[in-house]
Amino acid sequence: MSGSPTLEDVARAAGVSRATVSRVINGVRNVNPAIQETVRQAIAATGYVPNQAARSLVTRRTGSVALVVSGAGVEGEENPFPNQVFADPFFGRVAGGVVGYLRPLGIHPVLLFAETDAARAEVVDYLRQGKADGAILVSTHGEDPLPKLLVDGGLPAVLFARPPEPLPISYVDVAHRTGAKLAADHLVARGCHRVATISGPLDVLAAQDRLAGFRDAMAMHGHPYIPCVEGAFTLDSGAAAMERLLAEHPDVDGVFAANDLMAQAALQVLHRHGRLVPDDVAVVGFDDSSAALACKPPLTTIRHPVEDMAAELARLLLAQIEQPDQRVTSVIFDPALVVRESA
Amino acid sequence: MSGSPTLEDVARAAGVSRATVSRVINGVRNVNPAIQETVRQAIAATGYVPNQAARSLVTRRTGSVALVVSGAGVEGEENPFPNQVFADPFFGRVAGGVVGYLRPLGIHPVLLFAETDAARAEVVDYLRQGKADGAILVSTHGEDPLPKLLVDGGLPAVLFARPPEPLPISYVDVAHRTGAKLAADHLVARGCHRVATISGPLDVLAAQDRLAGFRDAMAMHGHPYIPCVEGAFTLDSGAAAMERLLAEHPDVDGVFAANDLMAQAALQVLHRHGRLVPDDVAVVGFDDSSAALACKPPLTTIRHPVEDMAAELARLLLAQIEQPDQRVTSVIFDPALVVRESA
DNA sequence: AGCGGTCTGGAGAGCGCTCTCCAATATGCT
DNA sequence: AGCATATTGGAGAGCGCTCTCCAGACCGCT
Repeated sequence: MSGSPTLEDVARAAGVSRATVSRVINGVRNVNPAIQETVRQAIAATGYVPNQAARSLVTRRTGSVALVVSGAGVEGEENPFPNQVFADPFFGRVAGGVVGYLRPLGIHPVLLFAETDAARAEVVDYLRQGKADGAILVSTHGEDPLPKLLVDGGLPAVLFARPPEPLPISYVDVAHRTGAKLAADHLVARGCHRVATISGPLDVLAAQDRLAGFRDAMAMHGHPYIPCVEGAFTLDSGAAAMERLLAEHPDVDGVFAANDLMAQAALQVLHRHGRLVPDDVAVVGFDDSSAALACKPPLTTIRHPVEDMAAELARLLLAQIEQPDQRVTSVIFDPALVVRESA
Repeated sequence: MSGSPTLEDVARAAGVSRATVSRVINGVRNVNPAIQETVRQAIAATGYVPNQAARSLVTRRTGSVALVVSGAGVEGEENPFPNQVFADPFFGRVAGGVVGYLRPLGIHPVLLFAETDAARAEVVDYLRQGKADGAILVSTHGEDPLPKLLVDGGLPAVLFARPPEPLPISYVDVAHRTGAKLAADHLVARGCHRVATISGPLDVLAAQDRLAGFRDAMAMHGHPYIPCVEGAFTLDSGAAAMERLLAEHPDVDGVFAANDLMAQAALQVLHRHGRLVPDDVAVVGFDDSSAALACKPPLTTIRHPVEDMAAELARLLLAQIEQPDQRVTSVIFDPALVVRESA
């Protein structure tokens, strides 16, 4: 024969019908053990491997999922591939968690990038063409329109982090308030009395939650008013915020920054002002990103269980593919405090 | 209707046959422009999207390729996902190059990992099942058995770096000798007179080539004998080699290490011995890996055009998929010298 | 006008598989 | 034993698409 063997070939070799071979392969219904054995031998003898396309055509399943890295940016000029996305250990951890869950099931993710509107349309088409059964979305920005596109298209998808607007889509997220509370507890336990915080942009949910969680926890510790300067999750905004904090509250002895990048900036500003960290001022970040380790001194921060979250995301997606009408769910994970040297 | 529209639906809506619609979609043969327009409108009206499985079934093409990260390690215990592979900027650059080339063609790579024998068998099956048309292999070790498995299986595949044993498989590689020559020229131009080198393990082709290239170039500059200590591409081996070099040739004023990791180790050893880099001893590495930038001082090194190489790899693979009987080819890329502070 | 040649659209045969029916056989019960 | 009831294998109908063949229309030429 020229092509690879088909079910028909195996059936002929085993002296049974196609249906029986199919049943043996898919382990569906009862098949006489003796016949099963014959079939297995015929499969081995012919070197048969099922054709995925034919199978997909009838089952309407491909057995593969898309891992989509998406952004909100309309920047979308000639940036065919965001190289730096790989440099980001966050993405590596997500991919690790997803693959860790899917691989034992024989599923391998297809990597898609969606920073531009055109690319987002491609992702939707990709799923509509049945090239993948569903998508795991990791958005780098909050305002990403892709989740809505997928939901509107009735395509199975799950999200890393809660969508800014309510959307009937399952997601996983971290308990931001709990994380902020860990930071507060740690600063208080260290003996900090004059604590301030640098929040993220307050139109972002996570930033709101981290601020609220921090203030609530500090209030519980008897510090009802915590100075806060709003940042933008960037290095520059963090530096500016820290400068202002120092100007307005020169006696500050503890700072909680809503992400590591701003904490890193804070560290630099404190250093410039001759303040020793953690002795004069203790600093806690959030995310446990690569920045946390690069800091001097290494940053005490709040770590997301990213791998676990990613694995759960994969599980949620498969469940939704299995039962499309199931209610959407969200799973919230507790973060952990990672104590390094900055606090 | 329940399911999504099919070719049949579009044909009915346009008042033509399935074949005509198919021809319009695939742009094959001539179709009356008026009819084409009608068909396009019918496609838009029905929201038709071709079903990939049905298409693949008859064309025997999936239009997708596998990007396989493979290792030789039989270590294969419970390491379901090599998280650190993403941390490696080399992989990021490869992925970037591959995606950059494939994405405009509407092809998205499927990520596969193959560190264990079982995983390698899975990769072969993946291709045999027709889940992807071919594989781009990035081996982390030289002794990877996967290339041979794929060649033996008659499956389209291409390789990053020349296989240790001759194998009928296309690959891209970097001109190691040319790179080594760049290093030699630079050291000589700096005025180094007593130059030595730390080679990689000499059972690895790349290590042999780098050493030979370096020696040849130095000979051209009138330095026929260049001391060499064999390392193993690791930090430890690099440190040991540098120690020995210093002991045997205390007056060395220039070192070429066959990769950045060993160069980094050399830098550390030189620092411990109170030698100033680059003033007392100039050091050149190879690879321009992340280590190069992390070094103190930042490492002068030889950079592979990884993205270009990866893109070429993708091109080679598609060509092979298109014409399976074509002769295998190899494309060798010239590296570039990146001058930083260490030399 | 008549003929070979070219161009265009339609009909229909599969691609390899799953899965619903059916028939045939085995099993349980009175 | 005799019937209803599982249990198991086979036959065959598609899944949605591409592509080969064929027929008809149209062209230019002698």
